Amino acid sequence: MLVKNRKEQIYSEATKLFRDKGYSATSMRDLAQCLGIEAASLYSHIRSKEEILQQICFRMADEFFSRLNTIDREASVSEQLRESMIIHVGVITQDTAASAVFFNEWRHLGEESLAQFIEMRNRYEQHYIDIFQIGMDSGELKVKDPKFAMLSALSFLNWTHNWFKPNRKMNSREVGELLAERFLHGIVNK
Amino acid sequence: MLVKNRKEQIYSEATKLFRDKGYSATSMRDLAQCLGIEAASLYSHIRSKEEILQQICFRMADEFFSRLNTIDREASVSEQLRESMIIHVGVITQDTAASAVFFNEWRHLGEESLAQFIEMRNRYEQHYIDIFQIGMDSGELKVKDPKFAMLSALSFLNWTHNWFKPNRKMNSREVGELLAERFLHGIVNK
DNA sequence: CCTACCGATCGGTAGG
DNA sequence: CCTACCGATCGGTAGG
Repeated sequence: MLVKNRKEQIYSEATKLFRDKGYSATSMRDLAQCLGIEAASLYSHIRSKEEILQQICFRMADEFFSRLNTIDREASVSEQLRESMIIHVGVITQDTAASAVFFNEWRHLGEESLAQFIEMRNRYEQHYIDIFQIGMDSGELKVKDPKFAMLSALSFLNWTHNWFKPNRKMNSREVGELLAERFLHGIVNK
Repeated sequence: MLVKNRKEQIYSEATKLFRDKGYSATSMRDLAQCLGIEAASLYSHIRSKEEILQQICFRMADEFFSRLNTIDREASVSEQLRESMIIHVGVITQDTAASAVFFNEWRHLGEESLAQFIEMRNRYEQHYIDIFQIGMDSGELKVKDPKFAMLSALSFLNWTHNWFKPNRKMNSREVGELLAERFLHGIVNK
């Protein structure tokens, strides 16, 4: 493990604090104390509290996006869905603290960043809507409303950061495969 | 619709503010302004900011619990699961704003309330764990880890408050039935 | 329900 | 990275 520079240390500690206490309830003095320095000293490394939140949120957004390109566009729609879900879980499990901040604290972004964030989220959600639209048209998937299907799929995955612990019984890919399989084929034996 | 008394008006406006801005970022002056009074005047109706959060969270918790008793204990395990999920969605859709606060802001409860809240949540989750345990033992459900199954089920339902709007295409029971059916039998046609 | 006000804390800056 | 400090705002109280 490389030694993090101060800026990365700040982001890392802030991520944990924002997850545990929320963005608004975390003060710059809390953060400084975690690092053993004075609050004022933080400002030689970062410009503002909000800049930290921006970094956390947009790094996560970039992760979610960049992995989408690895999906095989030739595969069946249910296989594309399965792989999308596994990838999505993979991003979450890679950094559950940053994921928690990403999902819970994005609304505290400033006006400009907030608009950009929502625009990115819409584009990401469209990836799923497209898959469900194709699956609905071909009859491969039981879908009436592609947007509703997208929301149910993502909500199914977006709780993962709350309980996933690495080095447990399941690794990240196994969790993703299990969740995707359950979403595709249900929980009832037949 | 009955006219709410001032106390209920305060809870109602606070619920919307806590949902939109979060508990910590909502000031008593914000809340007072919504009601057209001074911040100090709030304290003739309520004792503290935290008391408001407690009311919102524990009212929701009580709703979730009281509905559990309506479930038919003689039904098959998958039918008990289906009905539990429909009921759960029903509680969420009945007040999506209070649900959002319940799910996102409970961690800002004080030490004592927080412990009580977590204890209640654990008991509620146990209801689902029991169902999945029985379904696993009988082979009726594809479950390896009842706790993991419980988490996947609740996470599937607990996003509902973010998008459900009453008087739309689907009513509350239809949404619950659709989600339960998808969780039980999956999205892939066979 | 109001005016007046409390001590504490907030994010952030100046200057070294 | 520190000391010293800023104006703004916080939850809440006293007294009417």
